[in-house]
Amino acid sequence: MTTSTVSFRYFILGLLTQQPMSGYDIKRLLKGFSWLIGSPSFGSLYPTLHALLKDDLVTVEIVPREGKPQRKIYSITEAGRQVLQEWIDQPVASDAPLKAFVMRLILASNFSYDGLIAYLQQRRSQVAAHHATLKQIAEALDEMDLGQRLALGYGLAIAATELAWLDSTLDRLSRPLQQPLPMEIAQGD
Amino acid sequence: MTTSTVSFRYFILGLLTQQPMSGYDIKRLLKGFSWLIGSPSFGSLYPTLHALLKDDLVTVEIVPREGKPQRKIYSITEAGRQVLQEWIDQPVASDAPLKAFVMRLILASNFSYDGLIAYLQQRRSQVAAHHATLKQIAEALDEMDLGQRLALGYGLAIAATELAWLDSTLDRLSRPLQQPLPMEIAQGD
DNA sequence: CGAGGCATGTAATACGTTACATGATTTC
DNA sequence: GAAATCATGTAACGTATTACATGCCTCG
Repeated sequence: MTTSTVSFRYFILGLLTQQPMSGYDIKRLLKGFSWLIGSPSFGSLYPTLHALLKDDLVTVEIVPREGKPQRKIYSITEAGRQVLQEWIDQPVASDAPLKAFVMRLILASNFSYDGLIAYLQQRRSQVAAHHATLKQIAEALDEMDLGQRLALGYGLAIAATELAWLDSTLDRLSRPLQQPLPMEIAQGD
Repeated sequence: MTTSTVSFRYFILGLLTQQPMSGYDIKRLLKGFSWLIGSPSFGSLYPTLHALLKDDLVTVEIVPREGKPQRKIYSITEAGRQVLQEWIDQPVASDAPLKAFVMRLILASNFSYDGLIAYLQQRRSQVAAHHATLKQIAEALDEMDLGQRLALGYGLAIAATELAWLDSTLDRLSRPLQQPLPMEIAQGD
């Protein structure tokens, strides 16, 4: 079935594995990544949370605060974790947009070390294949207009960068002892 | 108003400025960029074409072919060009997803040389600002989980690449004589 | 002779945005 | 005292996906 875009529903659910959060917290967190994955509006964020609650994938705790608006802190349930795991395990379409990758990247690391490595390796082979395809298209160019050629060049640059990033990241993750970045992963799942 | 995502409607309309095409042609063309911008399904592509036709932004020519399915070739009208120009001229939100940039990149070059340069320069300043923001977030890290840190590193790598690409592209476009890539642009609009 | 590409389309449904509505607190 | 941030939510609308439906041709 190769899920990919399947919306913010599971992504939001996945963010709650890190820590319980309110809708507002989620929005703020996602703002930093809006460039890559976009950030849902409150008009879709809150209803999504309500739907997850109705399906018993999350629970709420209402926190009233003096002099400040109340907050509704959502936590993922066991059922939620199971559903999420099933979603994570589904293969990603090879031509899925970049945003699908970043979304899963953020989630995958919260599940298992092996899963993360496997995911990055899978992505590496997909991007490598994609890069090769773009190169092929670029070679058979001509009769292509400027816009397409520019976009093609851009795509190649991005793909090359992603390959380099994947290699260095996989390298850093596989020997986590001397490097500063990966810490909590050293303890595994 | 800062349009950005505003859908495939204008993007498809813009593709027709390159040359008249059928829905199937558009889909095939977009497949190569699906990684970056996604590709609309036929279920939205054909209705979009019908809507553009109804609004007199495009015209159709039905081309029957012996032994093969007929084709419906769409061409943009003068009204279509005007509407498109208005859309192109609208500013893009600074946190608009990457896909919005690539879409406009493909279109912008079909309009005017100056417009393209201006667009790339505007993008450059936006990405530079974004890159700075990410760096700031990265500095104030800790308490950030692995997934977010990875995504942040990835975002920084992509942003840096895009900056480099924008610089070299702007450089190549501003002196188009000795380089092979930009040819038809030398004649300007 | 079946799979996949060519080529078009419709209907049901899911997903998401914009605009609206409320209300207190902090910052300029 | 106006604007931005915090914090939640609903309703109307637009946009896209999936699944369905059709039919011929080509390649293995």
